[in-house]
Amino acid sequence: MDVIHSKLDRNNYRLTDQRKAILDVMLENQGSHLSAEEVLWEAKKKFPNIGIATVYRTLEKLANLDILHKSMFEGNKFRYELAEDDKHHHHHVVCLNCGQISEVSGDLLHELESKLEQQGYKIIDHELKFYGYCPACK
Amino acid sequence: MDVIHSKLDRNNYRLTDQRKAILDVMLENQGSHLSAEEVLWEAKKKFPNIGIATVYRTLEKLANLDILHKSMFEGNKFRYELAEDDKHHHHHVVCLNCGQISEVSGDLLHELESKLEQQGYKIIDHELKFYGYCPACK
DNA sequence: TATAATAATGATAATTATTATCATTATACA
DNA sequence: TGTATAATGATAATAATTATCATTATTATA
Ligand SMILES: [Mn+2]
Ligand SMILES: [Mn+2]
Ligand SMILES: [Zn+2]
Ligand SMILES: [Zn+2]
Repeated sequence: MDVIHSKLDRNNYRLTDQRKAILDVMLENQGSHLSAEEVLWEAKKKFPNIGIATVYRTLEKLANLDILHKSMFEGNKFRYELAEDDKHHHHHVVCLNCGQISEVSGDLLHELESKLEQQGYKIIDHELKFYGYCPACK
Repeated sequence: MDVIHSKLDRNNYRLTDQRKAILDVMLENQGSHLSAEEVLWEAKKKFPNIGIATVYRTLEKLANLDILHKSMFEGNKFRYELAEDDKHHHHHVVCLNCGQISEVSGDLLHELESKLEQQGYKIIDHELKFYGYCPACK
């Protein structure tokens, strides 16, 4: 939270009421992956006149600052969640039956990444999704 | 190729000239990741009257049969490539500078997957993308 | 073979998420 | 205070994908 504010400051990013509302929505919904429209409706509770364009603009900006993480699971729309630490995000398991998305903490990709770096790549980030069935659906 | 045909048969999937054209395009472009529109233009060389709707329908169907693999890298459009073996695909490295996409063969996710299966999940597939810089851009 | 049922196609309309435009409003700061 | 700049919201534009529907091709059947 302090980290976020200083990061915004560093990028001369004005913390308007609208942006505050959006950030609060994201902070209050850690663990879920919200679409722009879902963010809009939640933010409207805090700032009724907020428009969808502002939501898109803010989400995009926050994602570029790595304050949010942007990803897509099903349904051709991007979803956003608060990014815990800088880069190197957690992984996701997508249930092919109920659509539930679970978080996976462990990393375990270092081995692959260092192999790639030996081949001359510079790896900045990764995105890993598992598809299968959650315990309830299996 | 034989595998593909028998898979199509098994699903009573008529191999029309249009579908043959699309399949040929995919077979001739292994290693690259084509968008629906790119497939359309290539397929038009083989069957000039083919329409975009047929391309979308066919790509979708082939992806459902795991003959093609559908993924998105940059640019909000899906891309398709021939799926080598059944499920469990190779990984991708996306260069943040030039956009080049390289293939990564090794798997290395078994450890994570078995950990998840111990927790009650049934893992069918995974999708792993690395973001960073390719040797040329680094 | 002739005919009926079904599947596939292509043109194009509709949908949907996202981005661009632009006039208005808010904020910073000289 | 006045002026430059940034942010906003309404809405138009864009672009990928999906739906619709009349037409055509294929298969099954009498
Ligand atoms: Mn998550
Ligand atoms: Mn590939
Ligand atoms: Zn489930
Ligand atoms: Zn590169």
